[in-house]
Amino acid sequence: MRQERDLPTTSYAVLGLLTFGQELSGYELKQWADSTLRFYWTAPAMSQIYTELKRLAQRGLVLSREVGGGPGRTTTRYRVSAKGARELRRWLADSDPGFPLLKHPVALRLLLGHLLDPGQVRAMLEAYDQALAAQRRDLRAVLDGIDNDPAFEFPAHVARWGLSYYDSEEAALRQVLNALPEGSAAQSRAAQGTGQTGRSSGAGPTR
Amino acid sequence: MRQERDLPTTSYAVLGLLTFGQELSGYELKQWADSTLRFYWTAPAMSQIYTELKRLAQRGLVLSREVGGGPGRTTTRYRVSAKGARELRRWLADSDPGFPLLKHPVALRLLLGHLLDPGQVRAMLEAYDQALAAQRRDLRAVLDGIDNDPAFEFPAHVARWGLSYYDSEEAALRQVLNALPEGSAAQSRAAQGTGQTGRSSGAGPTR
DNA sequence: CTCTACTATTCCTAACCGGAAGACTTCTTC
DNA sequence: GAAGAAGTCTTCCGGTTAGGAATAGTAGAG
Repeated sequence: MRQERDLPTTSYAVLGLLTFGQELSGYELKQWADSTLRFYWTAPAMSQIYTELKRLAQRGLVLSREVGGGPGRTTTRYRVSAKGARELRRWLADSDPGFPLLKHPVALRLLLGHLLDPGQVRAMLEAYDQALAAQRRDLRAVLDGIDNDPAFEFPAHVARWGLSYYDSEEAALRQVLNALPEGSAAQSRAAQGTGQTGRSSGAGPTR
Repeated sequence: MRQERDLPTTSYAVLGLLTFGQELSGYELKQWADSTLRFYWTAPAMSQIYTELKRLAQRGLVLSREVGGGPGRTTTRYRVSAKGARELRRWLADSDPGFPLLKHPVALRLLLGHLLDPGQVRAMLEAYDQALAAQRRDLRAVLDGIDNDPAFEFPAHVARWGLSYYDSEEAALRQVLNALPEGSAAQSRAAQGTGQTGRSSGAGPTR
């Protein structure tokens, strides 16, 4: 009758979040996930978080407690149980992590670049560049908040890892932009461009 | 009565695959996806591929043809229709790509490093290093197969992008490994190790 | 001639997302 | 201090996606 199979990774992710702060509500958990987990996993949907919490509670991996804030208001807060901590350690030690999964909509579209004109491709890549910078800032802010705090040593490692990823994306993006034909104007006429271009052309985005 | 909403991205990915080769069966499509799409998107499950093909056919975005290989055996092959090509272009031009989604089980586990001992963390990261190298080889092989072929200019860009991603992962991994306390043996005693270590220590896994 | 591997497709279940909805609380703003 | 906006907290629903098992024919290996 024992449950042999592992829970989905997201369950353990939620459980893992509870090993930092203590006693979080589903709502707070979602905030946390949105601001940290999303950079290298998914930030699960609200509904998912609550579903996971219910399941974890059912298996005794988390303990819940009703906290009344007002008369008609009760918030349920969760914390890891001893059993939960054990199970989490077991999972970390035993299970095969598997390879990262990247869903990269920009790369996917670039793959189909032959269906677009060069200007459109360029525009798309530059928009991604913007989004990347914004995301990088967010993660930087997270890191600044936890850096040098020994309690968050590992989260800090992960955040730095993430930043280096964004840097590499940035660099790769530039590579592709440089390899692409000019802009919206010249496209089939390769002759002139290849000679002296290189870095200088792509450096100063017009907008 | 018109369908206004975009199909899911995976539909377009499948449709996009059909703009390279022509007339593929679901099975072949899966092979293709496994060897190329998986690097920056998901390789959809078999069932998913067939589901997508049915939907695409229903909307007239692909055309199908029954090919008999034997008496009790018919293979359905698909190709893009003119409408499909139009729709794909429209989608590429109109829709917002959104930001990449990374599901990184190793980073997730590293985040919870405080629950493991240093040796385990190290082992995990080194295993990932191996997997990364293997993956890199696979992608390298794909690129070698299409590089310099003008028909696959864009896939080649994407493949190079992917390679640079793996390189950056490799580098980030080393960073983390260097920042981590020694191995299974010495962990709190930082003094001696930092001097001459670097590459040599972790290089030869025992098994 | 049997076994294994490959081709080809379908079915079922669980995971997961996203939005809507409902209800209460605290903060603004006039 | 009343009205409304914004934030907290949770549930429900429908649709999409993932992944494995089941089925079945075909082709080659020994």
